[in-house]
Amino acid sequence: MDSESGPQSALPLSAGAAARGAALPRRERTRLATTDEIKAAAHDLLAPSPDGGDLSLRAVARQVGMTPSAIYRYFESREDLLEALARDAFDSVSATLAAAVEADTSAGSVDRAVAVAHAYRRWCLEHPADFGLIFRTDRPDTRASEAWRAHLLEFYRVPFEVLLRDMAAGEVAITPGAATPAVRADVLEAARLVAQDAEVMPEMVSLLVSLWASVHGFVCLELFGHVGLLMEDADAAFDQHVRAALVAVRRTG
Amino acid sequence: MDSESGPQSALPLSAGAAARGAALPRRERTRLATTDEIKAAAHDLLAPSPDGGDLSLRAVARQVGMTPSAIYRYFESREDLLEALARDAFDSVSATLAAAVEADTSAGSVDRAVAVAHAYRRWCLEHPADFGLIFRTDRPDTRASEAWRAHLLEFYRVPFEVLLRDMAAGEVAITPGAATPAVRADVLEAARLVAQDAEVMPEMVSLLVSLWASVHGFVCLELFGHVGLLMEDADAAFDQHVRAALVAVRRTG
DNA sequence: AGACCAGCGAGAACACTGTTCACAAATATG
DNA sequence: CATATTTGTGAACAGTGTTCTCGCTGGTCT
Repeated sequence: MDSESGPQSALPLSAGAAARGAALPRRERTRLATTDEIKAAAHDLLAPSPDGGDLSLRAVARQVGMTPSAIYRYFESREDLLEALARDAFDSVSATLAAAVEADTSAGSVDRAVAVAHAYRRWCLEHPADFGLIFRTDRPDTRASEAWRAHLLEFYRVPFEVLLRDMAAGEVAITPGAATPAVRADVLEAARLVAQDAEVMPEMVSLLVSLWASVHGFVCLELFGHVGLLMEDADAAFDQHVRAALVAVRRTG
Repeated sequence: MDSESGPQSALPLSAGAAARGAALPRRERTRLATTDEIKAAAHDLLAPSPDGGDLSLRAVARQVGMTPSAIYRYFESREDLLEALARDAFDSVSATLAAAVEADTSAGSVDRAVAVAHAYRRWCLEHPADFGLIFRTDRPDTRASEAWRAHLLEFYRVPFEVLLRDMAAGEVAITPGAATPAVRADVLEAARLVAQDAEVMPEMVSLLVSLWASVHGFVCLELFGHVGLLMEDADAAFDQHVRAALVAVRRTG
């Protein structure tokens, strides 16, 4: 709609250089500004075809009024730019989830968890390009970087905190089954850091992964047309899906 | 390993022109042969970087010893070739699932369903490039084609049949809840065609979508490193995940 | 048999692409 | 002021998808 208007912040969260670089020397301030301008332009051009499969570096250079080679002063390569966009997208969805649990007014724990799930689904449906950046099927090695790891852990913090609250309220009970999949030690450590004084059991992480897999899986199927092909009302189907997944781990009806 | 050896069938299922065109006129036979040769070459070149993001049409032309322009006698465009590969990949995973339920010797319904889920996960982990072709995040409009729809329905036939058998054995019970998400009429019709004389309730399709979303969701998270980052033993985690999802819909322990 | 023609492949060309390099303008620092 | 350092330019290179026109060749028809 406003693709002609000047560049604006690509994503809600990456409000960007303006805020970050308030007290920075002028040199770095302008650098961050144009960096964000490039990212914003790229993000705009990405909308029609997600994944960045055919995002042209020259096109974004044209959009920001620069020479293609000038972009390389800010990003090492086209792939580097795409990764930056992916990180911003990840931050965006993390913030959206955090905002959802913040704005939640429902009493029950199930409703709160359902609200988070709905927020995730809504974000994915409304930002298919960003979703595509996060879940690009090509270049899977990129996802192994240390930076990405940090974004991942930050992302899972929100649903983990929701789970923590529910357990504290006694609304979700862990049945300490014998065959609990092992959880990585560093993750447990990080989780205990988040949980402050509350107890953190490995079963919680395992449960979180299971629940999130169910939520994310439905969203995936929907984004690829599976749900639309089979079901009439995807909204209702999703709601029922996540409620069923949650009921399976609750003890109070 | 054998990227230098001559072109061979890209996927187990698309055994290809040799079988299909046994009784065809020579003209069409050779055409199908080179078509498969092109697809095989493209599939080989795809392995290192999935999704086909940087699959070069000229590279596959080089591999098969043709001029780039000659490829256009067999595929309208690079995208057309990728779609053909995606369809073959979808057929491959469908056949793998069918083979899994065929070879299944377990007695209980849960074990049979778990076997199908494991077969799906194994296929996805072993064929990341094909997975990437099926679940490419770019060009989402492609997935709306009629051809793709047919492949989709064929794919879901296998898990649906497993569900049918389990219900016939009385091992899975549908609780006819009041708020059942609506299922598309044509899908119900197709399902009844598959079910022959057995009764088909919309809840079954809804349940199938839910279960499959859980299975696929875990595989997705794993392929993108989420599971590996959080859990120690992904195999055990997956097994527990799908068993939990199945237990939630069973009545007999 | 010879004429015919659809289909196949080659090769050149066009408009792109990502990336690199040497050089000029602008900016900060001594 | 002089001097580095950063930022941007413009040309260039290799490679891409795609579209032409052109020959050739194998199968079909009379």
